[in-house]
Amino acid sequence: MYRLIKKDGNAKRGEFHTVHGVIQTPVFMNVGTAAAIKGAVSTEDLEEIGTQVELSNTYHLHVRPGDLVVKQMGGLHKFMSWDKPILTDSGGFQVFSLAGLRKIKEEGVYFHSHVDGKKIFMGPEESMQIQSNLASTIAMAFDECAPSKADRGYVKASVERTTRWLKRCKTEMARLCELRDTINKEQLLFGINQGAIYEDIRVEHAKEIAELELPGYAIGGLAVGESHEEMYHIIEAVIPHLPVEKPTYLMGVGTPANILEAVERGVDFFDCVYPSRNGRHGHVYTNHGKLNLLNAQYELDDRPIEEGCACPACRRYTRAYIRHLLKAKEMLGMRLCVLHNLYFYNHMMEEIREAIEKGCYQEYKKKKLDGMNGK
RNA sequence: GGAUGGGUAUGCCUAGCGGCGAGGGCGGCGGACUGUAAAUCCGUUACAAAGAAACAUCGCAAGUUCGAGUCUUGCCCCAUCCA
Repeated sequence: MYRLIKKDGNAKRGEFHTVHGVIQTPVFMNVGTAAAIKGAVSTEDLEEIGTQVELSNTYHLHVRPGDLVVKQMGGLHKFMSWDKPILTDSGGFQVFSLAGLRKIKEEGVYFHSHVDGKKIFMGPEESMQIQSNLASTIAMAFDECAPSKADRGYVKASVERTTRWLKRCKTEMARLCELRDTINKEQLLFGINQGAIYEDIRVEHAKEIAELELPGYAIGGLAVGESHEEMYHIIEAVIPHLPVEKPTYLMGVGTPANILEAVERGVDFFDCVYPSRNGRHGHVYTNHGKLNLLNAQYELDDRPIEEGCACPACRRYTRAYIRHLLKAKEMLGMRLCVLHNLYFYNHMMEEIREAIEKGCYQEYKKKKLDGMNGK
């Protein structure tokens, strides 16, 4: 499973062994919610830009095309022609993002489909069943991602329910892995820590879920409205209570700076829609800060997005051309920006792993941050 | 020469049918986005004004009216059709 190769301060360099191959950590998982990274990015592209783990979503794939369709097509790996690890998020984030379309009960969550309004019930068992049908490498526990500004009483009750749900997830996942027609009998379940910005609730919850001896743990419910300082503080508070010999996954985070800070605090897995969404919106990451290629200043810029970058966009195209494509709403413009951003993230993780191995993570991080801040 | 339809803001197109210091779209410029209801959303896009004060040649001019982008008349321009 997880093998810790080296520690540099609290930063961890590790390997996570799965039935779909080894994940080198720290890792950034590339988000393809509906079994595709938005922006016309193909599975072949993922191979080219150094993707290790593809991430898809339980709720969205259940709504469309339906997890039973995916199961009949042989599971998500066959369906999207990707043989490396896949992590499926449980639908817990949709409890947050689709707050206006759902009702939470002890047994689970009643959603109204965002596509056609159809009633959808998803509890811990349903989420596990769907993820088992999808046959992802790693399944996430069904949790409630509460808003960071939720009051203490609400958060406490929510976290207690999320703990009860986690136990139900574990039982159901064990049952599903035993079934004869289950595609991935080695499917791994990660638990999720919650507690908004209340340190004591977070810590108590972390201790509780750590006792369940799951193959990995996530910190959820961050980067949903709180400040960076609050987020970093919670990470520091929680990590000592999660097993160091298991991977820690900071869900939905974040900016390159967020990742650099979190790695320093001991986080192994990341995912975020930023590189893909920002790419579609013409914002691209470089070692000298973020550019908005739609800005007029790039109209006649004949440089690549980033000098020396080996991504498919930078190897061949200028900022001026990509800006033109974006302005003209040519799909290629978005695609090139998304490819560049994902490459930037994946490549940064490679640098991070190398720096930890060399024991110079601090220097690497400082240099990287200074560069991105234009120093 | 005749017929018909039009000319709305120092980018383009358009709403308007007597209370308009004129609504919308496109384009332009800028911003936001953190386990994706997002190729989305928001702001801005004549001049002046930080406010009881300031009136944009709504093609131009004259008129009717308390009041005109809106009604009348004349003129100019554009488009299409007919000679």
